[in-house]
Amino acid sequence: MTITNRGRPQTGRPIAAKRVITVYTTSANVAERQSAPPSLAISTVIFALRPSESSGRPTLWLPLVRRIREPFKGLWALPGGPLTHAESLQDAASRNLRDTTGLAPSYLEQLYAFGGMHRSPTQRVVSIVYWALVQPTEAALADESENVRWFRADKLGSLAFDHNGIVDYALWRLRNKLAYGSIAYHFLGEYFTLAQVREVYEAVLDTQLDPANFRRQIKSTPEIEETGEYLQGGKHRPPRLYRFTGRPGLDPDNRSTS
Amino acid sequence: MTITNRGRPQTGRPIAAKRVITVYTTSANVAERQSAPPSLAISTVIFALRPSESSGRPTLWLPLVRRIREPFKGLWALPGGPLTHAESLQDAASRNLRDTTGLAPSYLEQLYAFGGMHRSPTQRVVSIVYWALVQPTEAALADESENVRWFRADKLGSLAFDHNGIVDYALWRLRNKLAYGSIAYHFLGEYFTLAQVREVYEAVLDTQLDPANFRRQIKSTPEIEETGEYLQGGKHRPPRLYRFTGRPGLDPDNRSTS
DNA sequence: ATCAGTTTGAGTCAAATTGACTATAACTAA
DNA sequence: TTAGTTATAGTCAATTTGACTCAAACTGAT
Repeated sequence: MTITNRGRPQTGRPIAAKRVITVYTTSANVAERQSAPPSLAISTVIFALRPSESSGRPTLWLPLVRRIREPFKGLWALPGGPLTHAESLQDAASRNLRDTTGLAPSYLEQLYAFGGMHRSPTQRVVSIVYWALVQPTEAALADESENVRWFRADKLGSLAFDHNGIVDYALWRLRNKLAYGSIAYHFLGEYFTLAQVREVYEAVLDTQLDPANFRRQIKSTPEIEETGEYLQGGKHRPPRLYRFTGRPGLDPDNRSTS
Repeated sequence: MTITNRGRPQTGRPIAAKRVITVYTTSANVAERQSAPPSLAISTVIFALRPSESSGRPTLWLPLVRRIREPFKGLWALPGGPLTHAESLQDAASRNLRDTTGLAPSYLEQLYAFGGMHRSPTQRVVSIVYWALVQPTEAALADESENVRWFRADKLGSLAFDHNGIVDYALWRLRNKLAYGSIAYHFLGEYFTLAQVREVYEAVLDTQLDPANFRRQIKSTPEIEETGEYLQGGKHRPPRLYRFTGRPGLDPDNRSTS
């Protein structure tokens, strides 16, 4: 599927974000750092659509947690935690996501394993990062507190560790996957209008799309099923409701269980 | 870019390969296994084109190493090893590849982090797997020995651990990336003919492609540069040589160094 | 009840792309 | 010199795309 825009220019490849990060050093010296085994952590980039404060149109948001200890104490960071022994990588991501934000994602996929040597000033840590999509009904129920808050994906400040770069990469992957095909529907509920699908594309790609051409292209994909129902209660002509019948891709780490 | 075939059907999504694997148990019990920290390993799937023994046409091959200790002693496995402390993930993959096969890849990208709980019968091990492409000149120099051998990618036996599934996934990613755009050239040298590019596509996708239409599509991509030179010494009309001018994608774990 | 305003949804049309195919050029081997 | 083979250009109908028009269906204000 090819979706064309008629608005602002698109960001193509991964954005090489150069940021200045203040490094808080601790008492750990280089020798200690090199002898300790690299620790394994799981983090998650969670995307949801929420109405923009200004325009009211749906935009991309993600929840972050405030760090309550060094390093980077006080800064915002991706939700994450260590890998425990009785769970698979994906289960760990899923559990962590639930523990920190109360969210249950409708889509969860591995993003990348980040293992650069100076990601954390105190020790070598390898993070296996997942990315998730949650539906708006879910997202509205998410716990928010002093230490958990939603941010617009295009208005994050300086995050802890290399998390700005991770979010940039996750955004690139999201846009890629969207252009590729069947990911947009995981932002929506079971039933949706074609205009809602278009709003997902417009929010993620940050462009305006021609409604008529967009609907023609979406309707030509076999994974979209027309229901007999209409969305009532709107201000204008009631739009028909559709359903997504495709299956999300398998986790290559879990092939034997399928 | 869209490349159409006129031959055998294509494999679309990841192949869910179910295989029976004999598990060699050791003296380590469940308690020991759960208390030990998950160990981190790096493995690599290395692809190269080599002439088929039967037809002589280029086909996909990959080098495997024989396991010399339990578990899976005697079986073939992907080259790999532990992650040492002074190197990034990609450096570890690159070094490991050189150590075990003597190869220097022209392309190296992270494939996936595999961390299922029962991948190894003795301990929990998380493998960060890379995939690499090497040029035929390089591949010809690769060390081969009793314990390192090249196999046709479509004729592997039963491999150690979950390595059959990993190779299947790597193949899927390779075919995907090929259809997407600018990966084929890393199988070739600096100069190449359009027929050689077509042979790469035919070998990887396992189809026959129309030479005329293929050349039209390849020539329409901006990353291909026509050189003034021709490949001499062939049996027929000397084909023009081309050059690839695109850059491979950045490693998201190394953005700050670019 | 009627009309203005807005969104849904179908359709038109020229331009661009694709897939199947033909034809000629340029070389080698016999 | 000729037959065989590959390289390369080009033709043409079918399909897809991008820009656009227009009727249908609803709400809210007059």
